[in-house]
Amino acid sequence: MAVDSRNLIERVADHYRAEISSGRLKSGDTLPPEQDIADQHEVSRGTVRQALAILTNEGLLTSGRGRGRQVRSYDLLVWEPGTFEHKDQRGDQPGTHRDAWRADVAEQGREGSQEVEPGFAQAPDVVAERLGIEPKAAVAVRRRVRLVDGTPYQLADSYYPRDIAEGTPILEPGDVTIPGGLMTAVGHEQVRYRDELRARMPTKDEASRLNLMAGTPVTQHVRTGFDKEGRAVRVIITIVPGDRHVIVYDVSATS
Amino acid sequence: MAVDSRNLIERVADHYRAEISSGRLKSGDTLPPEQDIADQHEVSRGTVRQALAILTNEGLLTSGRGRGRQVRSYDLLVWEPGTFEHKDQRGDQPGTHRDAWRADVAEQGREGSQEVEPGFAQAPDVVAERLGIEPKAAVAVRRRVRLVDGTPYQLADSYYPRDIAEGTPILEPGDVTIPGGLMTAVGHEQVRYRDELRARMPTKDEASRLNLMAGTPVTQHVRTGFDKEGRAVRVIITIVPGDRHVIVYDVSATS
DNA sequence: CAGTGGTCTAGACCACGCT
DNA sequence: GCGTGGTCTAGACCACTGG
Repeated sequence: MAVDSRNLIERVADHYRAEISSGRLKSGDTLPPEQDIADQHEVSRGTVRQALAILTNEGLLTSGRGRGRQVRSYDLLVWEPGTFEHKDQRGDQPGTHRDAWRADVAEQGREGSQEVEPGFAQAPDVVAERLGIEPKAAVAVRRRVRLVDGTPYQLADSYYPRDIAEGTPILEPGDVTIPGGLMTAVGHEQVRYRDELRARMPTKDEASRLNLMAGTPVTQHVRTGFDKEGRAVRVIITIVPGDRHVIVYDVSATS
Repeated sequence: MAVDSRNLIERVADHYRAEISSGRLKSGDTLPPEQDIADQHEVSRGTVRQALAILTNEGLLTSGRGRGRQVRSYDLLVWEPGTFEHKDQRGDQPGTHRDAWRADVAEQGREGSQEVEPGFAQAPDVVAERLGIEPKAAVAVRRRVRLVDGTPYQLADSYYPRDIAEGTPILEPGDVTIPGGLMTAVGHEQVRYRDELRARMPTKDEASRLNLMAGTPVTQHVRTGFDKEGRAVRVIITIVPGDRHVIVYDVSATS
């Protein structure tokens, strides 16, 4: 008689997980209505909802009032934060300035853009630690939302110590690109970066700014830039949604 | 009268989110029982459970029958896949072999170990693509579970083309370390790696093997190693839980 | 053994997307 | 307007953890 020891929720969840991983349900396919599933499995609708909530949080399903539930599909853009080829100068028409983001995205057949919002702020703890300043000290910030074909793909906030930012183009609004590199122009050429990456769930704010669905984690990418003297001159915190990006590093195996 | 437009679930969720972010509830603190919260907010227990489920999936709370709910705390180990200092030879007692993982973890005051399980398998699509072989072709695999103080911290599966693995120590069981590097010993010294990282939710299997709580995403780290001739000779897929690891890359800004 | 969270039901009404 | 998923309730019983 081999009784199924799992509970009803797991039984329904496993059923649809198997349907998806076996390919019987493909990306974009719509699931039956909750009530039909409940009837088929002889459970209440609440039980079905809990089962499907599990799969939604695993990133397997979409949700949405009135729309039904679909098997989720992903298409991923490559983001290569460790490669520097002065992309901003490649393929430029005279008088046209393309920044690295725009060029990077264009290379993959899509159209990138940025919304920039400069200003001052109190340094968050992560930033203060890395810049070696007091927590909550005033710093210059450039908050960017990076878009692809008009939809947000990343949040990227750059933090600069006050003394470095003062009187420079760092605080200029809009999507400025300085040929040769902004930090170099400002007298603090960066010779080394330290990148720290961690997967976590988005905050409520991040989720709404990036339009993230339930079950979408992000990579928090913290880049600290150092100049020749070894001083930390900039921290960039980038929030990279897992359903839109693969992050690529090329590593040479010099042992 | 400013009516609160949010629904009851969001109201309760926001309340406890604020308690946590403001520090009124600190890491490890226990929340009131569901029934008390329901009474205080004059909602049903089901509503409270949905609110707290949201916070759990955001990684803010623990759950657990009989235990109550606590504010979740994180302590993170640094993992630096892009640095090669022959750590396996540093600080060694004669006759003691320490692999890179063990040394890496020891440096941070903890004790690392590995469980290795070699064998053959059909190449998953990701692996086949990167090794340039047919999908489902036979490949050699070394499946590793990497532990810290006895608890699993990473899953790392290495895939080798058959012709490279045949008759080599690659297929030897146990935690072997080859001084100078296994791939070099086998005649395929790697000169370059390509690392691809992506945040996603764990599969059910990964979650149970790594003992992950709800609301814990992972980074899927895919490393492809190339030899002097530019041939892809190894693919390592590492599953890195977001609640246990920060991944670090040092990048030199040679433009 | 008391108290906690987990499972499950039945039913009601609402909000949104489509067509 | 129909059909979908989202919100919400009230109540019952179970399973685990801790003292």
